[in-house]
Amino acid sequence: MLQLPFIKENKDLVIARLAKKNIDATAMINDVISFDEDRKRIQTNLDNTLAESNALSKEIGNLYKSGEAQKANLLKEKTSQLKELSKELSETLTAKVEALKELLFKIPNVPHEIVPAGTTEADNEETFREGDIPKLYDGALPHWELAKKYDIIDFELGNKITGAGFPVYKGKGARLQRALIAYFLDKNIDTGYTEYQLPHLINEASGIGTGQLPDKEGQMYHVGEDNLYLIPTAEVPGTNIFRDVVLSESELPIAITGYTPCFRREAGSYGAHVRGLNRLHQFDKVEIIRVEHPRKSYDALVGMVDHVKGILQELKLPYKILRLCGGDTSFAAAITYDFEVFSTAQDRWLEVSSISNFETFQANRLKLRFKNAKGKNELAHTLNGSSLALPRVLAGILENYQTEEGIVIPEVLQPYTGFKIIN
RNA sequence: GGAGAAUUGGCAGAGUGGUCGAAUGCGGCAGUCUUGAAAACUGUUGAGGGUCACACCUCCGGGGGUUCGAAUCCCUCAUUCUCCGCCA
Repeated sequence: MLQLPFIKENKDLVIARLAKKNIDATAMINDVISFDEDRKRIQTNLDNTLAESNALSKEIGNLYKSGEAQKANLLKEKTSQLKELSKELSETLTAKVEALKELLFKIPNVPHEIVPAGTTEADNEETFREGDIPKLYDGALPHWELAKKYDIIDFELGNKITGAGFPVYKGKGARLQRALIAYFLDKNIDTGYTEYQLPHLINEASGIGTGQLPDKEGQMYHVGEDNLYLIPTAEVPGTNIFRDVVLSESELPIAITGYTPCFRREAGSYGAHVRGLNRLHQFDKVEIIRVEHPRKSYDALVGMVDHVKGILQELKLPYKILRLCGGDTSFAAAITYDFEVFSTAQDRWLEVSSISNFETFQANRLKLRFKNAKGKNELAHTLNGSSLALPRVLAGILENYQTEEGIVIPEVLQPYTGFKIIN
């Protein structure tokens, strides 16, 4: 949620920047400003009514004490009138505040100035590329064929137990999953992140805090009976640790990491591009989350990108980094860098990580603040990224590391898997 | 799931109908002392709205009610603790 004072002071800038996300926000921004003016007017009115009523109450108390009950009773009549008026006013006020809030919830974050304009992934800007694309033997297979050939992932079994998009990992496949999780966590911990084990279900307030609710309700699995949601990413429970929290400045920066399964309904997306591990309803991910001082968040973003680079370098996977264009940048993000690994057998790039700076957008919803040097509460910046999401990394490994003898395990993973080849 | 107790400022913790946005302690900030720091002492210190600044308004877990007036009484929900039940 954007900050109201920021919108008021930077109206034109906000509209211009949101145009990069292909949104004409003129009407919404004008409404926000006029709603707020209405709100202020009603509030003043209500405040004055309450002030009068408070003063009368005090007077009545004093009159009773001095034994002048008759005079007091006279005043009581007046307060009941004021009470009715204030009730009306406060109802009007609540309605206005709700309308304003609803509107603010609908306005996406303003993209950073270096975010390129654009509508589709074709407009994303490649900022870095590294790693050699391997030459595979004749008859190299896509990962879903490899999974079957070596019996390490069973998609049909998942269909039977749950449905499409819930694969079953078996034997060395399961062990490789566990190895990747442990390896990613260790890398993150070595860089200063503290490991957390987080709930896999979240309540409504948490969904609102990070922006999944109310807008993207349909993307999460919902447990109706208890009104809880299955997490679509560890970002949600991880960032909500800091909901309604006032930190001291010395506690910053905060860096946490956690492994969780992620659940996404991904309604309506079927076809060739979602085959195998490319898109799932349940997948594993190790997330990194940072809470930063506003002045330092962009340095932190660079640090996160470098960190993920280091992991992909160690895994020796060819990858590129994209600065997402406005149209591809998510609702809550001010800027996002995507990492894509080249999947040789599919001859396409697969997104394995997405690192974003949300600036104060989430913090404003969360009421995540810190006491600044002046002793005032100030919204912190939040950032997060995948470090890393498993399925597509796994797809990349299976496809790029395949040989006629079997799938060779990247060297850095071997201490974690306990084997060197899947055959 | 059943019974009882509790939920107050960054933290701990008083406060049972008006003088309470709220004692006290810790922490934070500023100062005195000190070469500097610590200790000690002094002052200051909740959040949001509103205002040029005041005034003023709201907030004592969430929501609702009683009352001229609620942190304080009532209802309800959530959470925590104790006891019982169930259980990996």
